[in-house]
Amino acid sequence: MMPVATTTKTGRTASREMRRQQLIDATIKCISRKGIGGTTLADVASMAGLSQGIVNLHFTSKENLLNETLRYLSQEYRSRFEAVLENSPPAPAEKLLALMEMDLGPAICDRKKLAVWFAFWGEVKAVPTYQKICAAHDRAYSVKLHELCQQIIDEGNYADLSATTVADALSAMTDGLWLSCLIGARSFDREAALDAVYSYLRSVFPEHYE
Amino acid sequence: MMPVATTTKTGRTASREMRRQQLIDATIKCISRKGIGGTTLADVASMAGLSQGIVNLHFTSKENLLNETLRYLSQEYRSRFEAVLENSPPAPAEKLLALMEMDLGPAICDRKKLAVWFAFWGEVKAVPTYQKICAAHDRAYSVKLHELCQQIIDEGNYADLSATTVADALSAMTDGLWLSCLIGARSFDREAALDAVYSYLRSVFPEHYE
DNA sequence: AAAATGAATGAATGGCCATTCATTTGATGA
DNA sequence: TCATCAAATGAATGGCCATTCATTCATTTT
Repeated sequence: MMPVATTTKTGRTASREMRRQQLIDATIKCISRKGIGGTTLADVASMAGLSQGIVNLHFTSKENLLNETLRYLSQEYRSRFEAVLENSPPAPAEKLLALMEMDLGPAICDRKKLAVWFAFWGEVKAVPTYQKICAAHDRAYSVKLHELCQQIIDEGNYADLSATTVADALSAMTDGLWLSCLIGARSFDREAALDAVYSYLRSVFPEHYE
Repeated sequence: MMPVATTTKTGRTASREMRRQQLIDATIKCISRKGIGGTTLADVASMAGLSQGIVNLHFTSKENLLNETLRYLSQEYRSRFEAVLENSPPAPAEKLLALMEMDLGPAICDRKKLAVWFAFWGEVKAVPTYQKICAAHDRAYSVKLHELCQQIIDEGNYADLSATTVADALSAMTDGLWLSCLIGARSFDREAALDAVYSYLRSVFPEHYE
């Protein structure tokens, strides 16, 4: 019988896709603990509970594994992002707020996951592939933010406000708050971070966020 | 004769301090091109125009060289920072603006230099020493920002504004704008970045930034 | 000018790690 | 039950790179 695309087999012979995902997950864990420079293929394999050569078997090279890991992170973020857009109330102000809350929520604004993003960002200038993936990722995000900001501006009395400027400021703010989550002691305060965003939203869009 | 602390000798025998600085400069250049993972001690030595063993001679180990490089970056930033505070008009609103302009000015918001900062941030979670240095650096910065924001709040009618919140938002915004400078194509627009900051300042401190 | 001192060199060493591949293992179908 | 095949293993290989150190070189002292 033809095997289905997404099998659920486990054990010695899992489906090709499962193995790849398992290895990507292991890679993420390793990077979050030891950084990109510190993770070896042996680390990844053992984190996945598999043997030495396994990464080369499924990804050909370490370089490729890292590229695919970054792609996965980007794609995973995009899924969450789109889910939030779909599941939040239709008003653009509500959607925007929901996105900000997602960005600073525990699923995303988490030291372990951020460590991995920053590890890749740290090599962006040195590795053109990372640069391309990250640039595409950011563009998609900021286009959507811009769209929402424009809708809010059109709804209210914000004639002299530029959607681009506000969208830039918002996305810069979340990125920067992520950095302080990563760097600050474990004392990082999600509430305080959200306050920073709320305060900005309230002051630029007073009609919408009261 | 007793040699003076800061000699200006060059050539085969430069003063100890000069050599160290020369090697730190070379390290910064290498990291900005090839990332931390990609720079070898041989690279650093040859970038400095010196020989193989030179880094170990002056810094004992690669680890130590990297720590000292990060310390230097932090200290260099702090000097600029303090110079700006001294040389700007005394009003806190002016000083705050001058700082933001410094952060987004060409000396600091430059892809090459930012690549190095991000390279270290990318390893913060994996290397405790980087974490300590960065945390101290950030704390110093945000204390000063907080102070300025508090003074502005006290001067104006901003009773219900929290200095902490505004300071957090501002420093997050500059960090985030740095990331987009690093990741975005060469099209990064310093003007647009400053606009994002201005727009925020105008909306939280309308009395001061009109 | 000779000796002493400290800086710099670069070849040699050893360890780590990505990658390879001959072999083993388990599943599938006849 | 056996044959076939893909998946997985893990020992072996080779390259890269941090570190060491005996030697060379320049400067200072006597």
